[in-house]
Amino acid sequence: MQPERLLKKHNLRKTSGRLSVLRCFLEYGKALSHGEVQDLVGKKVDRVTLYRILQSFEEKGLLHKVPDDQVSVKYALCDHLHNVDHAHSDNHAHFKCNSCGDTVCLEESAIPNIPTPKGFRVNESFLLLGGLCDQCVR
Amino acid sequence: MQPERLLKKHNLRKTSGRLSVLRCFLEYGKALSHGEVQDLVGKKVDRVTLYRILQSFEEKGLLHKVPDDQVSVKYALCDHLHNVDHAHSDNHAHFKCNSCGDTVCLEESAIPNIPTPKGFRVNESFLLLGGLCDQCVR
DNA sequence: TACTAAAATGCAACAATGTTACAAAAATGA
DNA sequence: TCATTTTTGTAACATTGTTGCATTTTAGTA
Ligand SMILES: [Mn+2]
Ligand SMILES: [Mn+2]
Ligand SMILES: [Zn+2]
Ligand SMILES: [Zn+2]
Repeated sequence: MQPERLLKKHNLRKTSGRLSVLRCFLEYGKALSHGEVQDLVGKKVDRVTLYRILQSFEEKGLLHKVPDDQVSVKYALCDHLHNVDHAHSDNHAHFKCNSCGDTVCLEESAIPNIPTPKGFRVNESFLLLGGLCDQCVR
Repeated sequence: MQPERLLKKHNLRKTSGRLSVLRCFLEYGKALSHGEVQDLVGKKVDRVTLYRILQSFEEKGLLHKVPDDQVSVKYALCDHLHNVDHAHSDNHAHFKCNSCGDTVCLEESAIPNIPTPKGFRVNESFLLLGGLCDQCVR
């Protein structure tokens, strides 16, 4: 689906900055940190604006946060952009290669239910695997 | 076990800073961020030194990192300080309350095996649940 | 106890990440 | 085109984390 239509579909006004950022995710296909997106879009998009673009994309269900074991957060395209249904789940595990730094969604690996102490309510869950990807393993 | 002995047992020289920091974790019983520990120990310990104390504790297996969905990392006492065996696993889930901010170890909830793409090698895994703790749920 | 080598600390300087306030500019729909 | 709302750029600031280096402290030994 084209970037323009994706924005519209998620109630996001079409701006050049948002289009650039969205194209990065569509082309790169992996989770990206703020800094990585910034490197890709260059100075065309202001640093603060980029933070706000990422925020708005997350709020509108276009991106989801990916926990990073280092500092900082990464973002990745939400499932329902690949799949058709809009069941905003994104309840899957992620893998981060500790050598090349790439982070990928393991969309077929749903996060299993984890028992919690009595009285606790779970709203969200993040599962991050660390290791070596097929490129970096030897 | 007393703080002094714990340090010795983990090959860490006994210093006043390390004792203060270790006592924080022993007393508080939950995961703490650098900033939270800093607030607890006050100016007795330099900010940079505190970073290095936490690092050294992690390297020697006294603390383990806990992924935080916000910025920054937290640390928690390693299992084998509660249990007796030294099987440095710490392969358990964590729960962070989005209201009070407390993070606790779910030591009885081991992180299940997650299938990864062919050729990937998994070395570590982090599972963080977010929600409301029994105190904050209503 | 005094000496020594290794480890830990404090401090300064810096880099990266993230937030807020506010005025200017752009997008949308009428 | 006009009016309204949203988005953007800019500056200023806060937090988090790292590195280099001189000084102090620890722990073991003579
Ligand atoms: Mn994902
Ligand atoms: Mn834990
Ligand atoms: Zn890799
Ligand atoms: Zn709570």
